[in-house]
Amino acid sequence: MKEKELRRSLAVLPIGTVMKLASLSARQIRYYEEQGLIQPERNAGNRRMFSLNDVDRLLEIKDYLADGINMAGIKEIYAQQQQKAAQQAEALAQPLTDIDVRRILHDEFLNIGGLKTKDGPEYPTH
Amino acid sequence: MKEKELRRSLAVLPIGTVMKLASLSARQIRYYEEQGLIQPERNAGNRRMFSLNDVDRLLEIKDYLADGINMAGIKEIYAQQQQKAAQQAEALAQPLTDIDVRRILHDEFLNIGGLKTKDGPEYPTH
DNA sequence: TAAACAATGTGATATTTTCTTACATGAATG
DNA sequence: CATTCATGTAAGAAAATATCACATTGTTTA
Repeated sequence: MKEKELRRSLAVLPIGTVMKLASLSARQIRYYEEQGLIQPERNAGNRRMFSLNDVDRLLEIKDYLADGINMAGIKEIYAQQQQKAAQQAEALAQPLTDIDVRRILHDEFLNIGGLKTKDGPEYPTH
Repeated sequence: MKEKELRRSLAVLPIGTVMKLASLSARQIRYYEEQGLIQPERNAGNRRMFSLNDVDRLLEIKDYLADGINMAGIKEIYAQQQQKAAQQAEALAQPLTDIDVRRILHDEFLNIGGLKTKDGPEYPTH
């Protein structure tokens, strides 16, 4: 459902609303933004505008903090999530060609013998 | 789905957001409220706060106006809709008892012969 | 046709909300 | 014990919104 995701990512909420929805102070919300955990948009007057997804993430952050995880930990969690998502996106965007598959299989066989060099093979692979 | 309806009726949007979402001026939105077509909530500082349902209704109003229907007409439309909804709510709240059903059936049979009096039967129906 | 009405624009002024920046603070941590 | 982390708080500026009044432009109506 693409339209739903679009609606959830629409930046339509001012910080006052988000404070109530997430039960967080403005200071906390701005601090989490400063730490890169959320990226609310800005309107023409420089006011932060949040989406429902932002609210969800803030609630998540709150849970993590309640569980004793600190900013660094939460950052790492989101960094890994993003990395995984990026990999999946890449896989979807550029499915392997036959040539890729053949080269990968070739390299796998080479690696079996523990012969792999740090900079990659010094010989032509095909 | 009860939760969805709840979310759509949450008053979380300031008028500036609603102006963009519905492509209406603040003057228009306030005027439609003055006419009783919408009833946005107010926050602690007297600012109007709108729900997604409010936005939907504003878009509807816009369509009606574009179709040449004036305020009075739109008011009437919503009055009738509300009346119908009230009836349905009442019907749901007080489902028919067996006795109701028997009386209704009884009356139906009476009506078949075209014998029904204007003020209803003058005789006991059960 | 003049007057009235309907729907909206515009301007003034007050209040509320949000912004940034800076400093304060208690708890955890090395 | 000195730092760092996460948050509170205060000040001053800028933006958003409120109400109220008057203006404008079509459309009815007497």
